[in-house]
Formats: sequence, C-alpha cells, structure tokens
Amino acid sequence: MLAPDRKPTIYDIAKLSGASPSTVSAVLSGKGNMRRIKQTTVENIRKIASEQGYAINLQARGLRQARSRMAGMIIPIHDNRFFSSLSQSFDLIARERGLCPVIASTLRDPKEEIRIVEMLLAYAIDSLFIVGATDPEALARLCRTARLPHIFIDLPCSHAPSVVTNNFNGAELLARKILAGSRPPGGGPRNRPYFIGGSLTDYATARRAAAFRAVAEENGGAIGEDQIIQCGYAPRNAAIAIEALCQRLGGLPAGLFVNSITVFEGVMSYFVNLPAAAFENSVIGCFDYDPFAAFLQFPVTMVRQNSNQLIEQAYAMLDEGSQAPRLVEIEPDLIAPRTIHSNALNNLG
Amino acid sequence: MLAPDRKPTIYDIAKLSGASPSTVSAVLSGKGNMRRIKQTTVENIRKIASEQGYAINLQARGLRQARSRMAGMIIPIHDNRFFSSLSQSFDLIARERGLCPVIASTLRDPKEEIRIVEMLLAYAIDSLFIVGATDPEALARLCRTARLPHIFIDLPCSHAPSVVTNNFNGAELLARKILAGSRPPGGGPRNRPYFIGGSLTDYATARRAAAFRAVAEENGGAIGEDQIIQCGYAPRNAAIAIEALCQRLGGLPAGLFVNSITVFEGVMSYFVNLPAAAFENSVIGCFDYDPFAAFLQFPVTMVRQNSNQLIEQAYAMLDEGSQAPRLVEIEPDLIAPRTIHSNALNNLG
DNA sequence: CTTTGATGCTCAATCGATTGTGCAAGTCGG
DNA sequence: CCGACTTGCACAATCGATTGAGCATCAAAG
Repeated sequence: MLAPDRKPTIYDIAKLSGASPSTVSAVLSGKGNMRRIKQTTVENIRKIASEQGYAINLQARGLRQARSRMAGMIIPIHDNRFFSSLSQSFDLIARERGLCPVIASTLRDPKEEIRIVEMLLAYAIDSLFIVGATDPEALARLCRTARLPHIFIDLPCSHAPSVVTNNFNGAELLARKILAGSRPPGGGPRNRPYFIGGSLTDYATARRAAAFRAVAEENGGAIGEDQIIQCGYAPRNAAIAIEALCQRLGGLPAGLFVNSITVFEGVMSYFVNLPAAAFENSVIGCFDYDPFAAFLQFPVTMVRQNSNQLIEQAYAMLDEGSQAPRLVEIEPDLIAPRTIHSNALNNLG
Repeated sequence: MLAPDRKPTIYDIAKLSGASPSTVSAVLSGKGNMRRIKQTTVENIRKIASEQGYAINLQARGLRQARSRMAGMIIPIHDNRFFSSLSQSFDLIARERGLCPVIASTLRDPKEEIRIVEMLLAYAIDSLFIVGATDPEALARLCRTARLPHIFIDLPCSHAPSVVTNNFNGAELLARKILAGSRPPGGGPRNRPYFIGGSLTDYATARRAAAFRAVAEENGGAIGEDQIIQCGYAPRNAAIAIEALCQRLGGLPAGLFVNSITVFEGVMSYFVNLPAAAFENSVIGCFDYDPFAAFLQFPVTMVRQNSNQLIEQAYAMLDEGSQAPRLVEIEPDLIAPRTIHSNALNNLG
C-alpha cells in the first residue's frame, strides 16, 4: 500500500499497474492513442488510477510544459456590477476551455497593476486580459517581453489588441434620449443639458463627452465648458458637484447625463432631499446599469455595457493568435426606464 | 549572453555571478542569512538578477515545496453584490499575505462545485474558502482527504470551521422594524406580516424565517404557513408570487420581509405598476443591500452583511490551524431607509 | 529467410527551484 | 601546533509530470 498520507503520483500508479511512468502519463493525459498504448493497458491504468484516487499535479505538468493552463485577468475592483459581470463571463469561458481563471483587482493603482502582472507571470499564466488599465503601455511592455498573449478590455492600448464598449455610440443614443425629452434650447442655463462625472483624461469619459457634445450641438447651440462637470467617480464628490450645479441653476437642468453608476449614487444622495416636483422638467440618463436605478421615482434611461460580448470577443482575439494592435468596439444596450411614471405615460400613449 | 527568448533562471544567474544555483536560490528567496551567504555575494547576485530581469518560476518552487502559495475561494456567482464584495476582501487580504487569489464560481451546481475543487486541488492551492456551498459535506470530505485547510463561509458545514452572518439576529432586527411600523394585528390578513423568497431548506432562509416567526409571535399571534412564501430567488418567480399575494389580500400586506435582493427585484417589477398610495400602509424590509434600493419611492430598511468581517474571520480561523468544526457568526448591519418619504418624516420628527 | 513496418511499450533527460549534507578555509582557545 | 567552531559556499537529490528516442516483438511482404 501507499504511504497513507501522500497523494498518489504516476509513479505509484506505474508500480501498481506494472507499466512505466511514461505509459501512465500518456494514458492519464489522454495521449494513449498518440503513443499507441493497447486498449487493455489503458483501461487497466485508468481503473487503478481511479481506485487510488489519482489526481494530476498541475504544477509538475506546468513546469515541464512551461505553461500553466491558467488564464489571468486583472480588473480595477471586484465589487462593481460591470466588472463582476466581466468576471463571471471570463470565469465560465475559461473553465469551458479547461483553464483555471485567476482574477485579481488592482484598485486602479498603477504600481499594484505591475506587481500583480508580475505575480501572474511568475505563475506562468497562458494569457492575460487587462481590464480598465491605468497604465496600459507599461503593462503591454511587460507582457510583450514575457511573450504573454494579452488583450486589453474596456480601456484600450494602442500597442495591443483591445476590445472596448462603443462609448461614443452608447453615449450618442443616451444623449439623444435626454435631449429629445428636455425643453428646447434658449432661455436660461437650466434649459441646457449637463454631463457629470469622470474625467476627460479617461478614455471612456472622453468618448462619451464627445458624443454628448456632438448631440447637443446638432440639437442647436454649442456646449459650454461648464456643462461637462469632471468630478471623478466617487459618490461623495458627485453629490457635492450636483448640489453646486443645482444651486447655481436654481433647480435641476433640463437634461442630465450621468457618467457612471457611482456618480449616480452620489447624485441620488442629493436628489433624495428634493421634492418630487423638482424632477418634472428634467430628463435623466446614466451610462451604466443597475436594476434598482430603473425603479426610482423618476424615469432614468440607462446604458448597459455588454460584458459577455466583450469577453467573448477578447477570447476570440486570443484565438486569432496575433498581438497586432487593433481595436474592436462592442455596442452597449439602451435600457428604457420603467418607473411608475414612465409606465403611466406608456399607458397614455 | 542568454538566449534572447528565454526567461533567465537561477542557473543563468549562477553562471553569470560565479556562484552555485543553490546560493542564488537562497539569496533570491531571501534565505541569505539562514544559509550564511556573505553580504557582498548577496548584493552581487541581487544586482545581476535584476539586470537580467530574473523572475522566479513559482511552478517550480511549488512543485518542490508541495504547495503553491495560491489561496482558493469558490462562490456561487461573481455577478452579485454580496459575493463580489467577499471576493474583494478575499483578494486584497490574500495578496497582502503574498498569496495569489483564485476565485471560481459554481453557479450553485453541486457537480461543478466538486469539479472546481478538484481542479484547485490539482494546482495544490494552500487553502480554500467555500462560499454558499450546495453540498458542504461532499466538499468537506474532498478537502479533508486532500489535507487542504478549508473554511466554509455564508453557509456552514457541520464538519469544518464555518463563518456565517448571524441571520437570526439580522432578521430579528429587520422584523422588528417591519412589525413596529405596521398596523397592529387583528383585522384581515392584510394586517399581517409576510416573508417572501428563498426556501426553508436553505440554511440562511430557515434562520431568517425563524427570527421572523419569533418576532411576529412575540408581537401577538402565531404565523400561518401562508405568511412564509418560499418562491426561490429568481426575480420572475418572486414577481409572480407577490402579485398573487396582493391579489389575494386586495392590496399590500402591512409588513413585507423580502429575503434577498433578487427577490426584491422581482417584487419591484410588480410594484412599479401600483399607484404611490398603495404603499402608504405598508412597511417593507429586505435582507440584502443595494444602494439604489434605498432610493425608492417608499422607505426600505435593508440588512447588509459584513463581507469584510466574514473574510477576515475566515483568514483568522485559517491561522489558528485547526480544522475542528465550529461556527462563528458575524453580525450584519441594519441600513436605515433614505427616501424622500423617510427624510420628510425624519424632518418632522 | 530477410526486410519492412507497425505495434506497444520503456528509458532517461528535462522543466526550475529547494534543501539536507558536506567540505574547505579561517579563527580561536589552550 | 592541535582540535573545535564558525563562515561561506557547492553538490546532488528531489518534487511529478512530459517527451524524444529507442528497443523488442510479431506479421506481412518479397
């Protein structure tokens, strides 16, 4: 019998079956045919392996093969609807392919990003998806010198394959919804649309703001600098910014384009102090999705990024095998509001 | 020079520095003192290693040491506020400890649970957190025979260390809020509180329902079987169940204890069709948290599980090193509603 | 009877680190 | 000057699988 406290290896199975370790290895890794192992030998080895509860040591295999069958992904944070939904798709597809998913969060810290990628490299991961990188170039360099296939997601890198949401198109659709519902231009500043959240140095925010500006201009009148409020993503700062805006305008603007769900959370924490009537002449939209944000006391049109398609596309690009820079954009979905208010309107229509 | 397309190993560094591989290994893994390596040798090796861009091969180290420095966790799904928040804490603490976090989702499929744990075992993970297991006993058996330290989270196992939310206490607090605000017992069935969602065969649901029942009974009158509606967790089924209930009662019940955020989502999809007045005599609470659910048109008291404490406790239990069965309960937090309605009331108070 | 080719396996090197053991050189006390 | 330590390192086995090469055996072809 085996030492009772040690996991069986191919050597143990070899001894028990009378075959050599290389035969056992070939059988248990499914290469029986390639190595012309007799069917009865295969069955015998399989039987003994399963009796002994044999399980392969993937570190040993990985060492020999100089790969690990692990697929890596780094994301800014887990605790976020969009990113966790990317994680879900990434995880499922990885395991479908027999890979072990490894996801780590960077908290948007460039140094931490590098450290994490270095750790994943040390484990010899086979591929890396980089979501929402803060320093894409540095990461791309790291992966390139390690010959690690990598795809950027959500935030592109000009030196590697990238797949991102079509922020421009999504924002254009959302802006049109907002502009269509709000009062015509002219009159005071309250009659103008505002864009709130993020920073124009962010890729996604810049694209969305560009679309917002384009739609506003095609609807009459240029956009003033004050109409794009870059207050970052923190709910607290967003709350301060929206309060300042409403104070200045003497009420809500005719249209409000909220740039992310966390910004919207901050906006809401100010809105709860307003009377219901305050929202009557405002159209609000958010470039992000939360099922409950669709249940508020006023209608909110939302944009939902297609996380599953983003990941599927990224895997497809991995399969193509080229690390040539290119950018694929995935269309997001516009989610209609479904508050009582909106339903009432729909019933009238 | 080295072959340009191969990562340097300790053998390369050994050759370049004139030292032996074992010395290089000792230096680069920080064991220079234990092995009495001269300071100048240490510095020389460090310099050469960094010049050559040496990075350790963790699969090789793991093979030799029969461990991987990877920490595993399985969760039902990534795309969920509670679980992704557990992931966040798990990830950060793992990396603080120099471990590589590996998180995989099971979709609550018992077979998949087993397969995933077997995969993680094959990678020789050092520890495993098992969140929301569907078949705790089977998983515990698997881990025990592999001598893998493991902790159950959220859903306990009677044969292993477990850390769960104090569902009873949390539900008791929430039920009291609901019962305190609703009309006194007696009168029609609309005057009674209802519990909706989940299934009593679930550990958490059973504990919460028990607390609900206890509070209801201490507030007068026993609870009828129809007051605990086990409709599972799917929003769709919850929507059907709440509609049936409201039809039967001729309106909303005086108190509604919603057992999870997905159930609440289903409930909301029915509620949006009701006039605002429908909620006036109802007190609603939910055992789960979503920031936007707190912004609805009626006040909702929520319970938020303390995900960070759950994970910290689990790591602490790992450190203790014992696999003796025990159950630690973490108190959840009651989150006060913050709708316009509630603020208005607060302003009056 | 010899050659050829398939069949069915075994041998041994290898992946890159870790670690128990051993050994030379230098120091120190007596 | 001798033994006993200490210092500073090198040797070689080892972890568990993979894989190129090679070696019998046997049947069929010539």
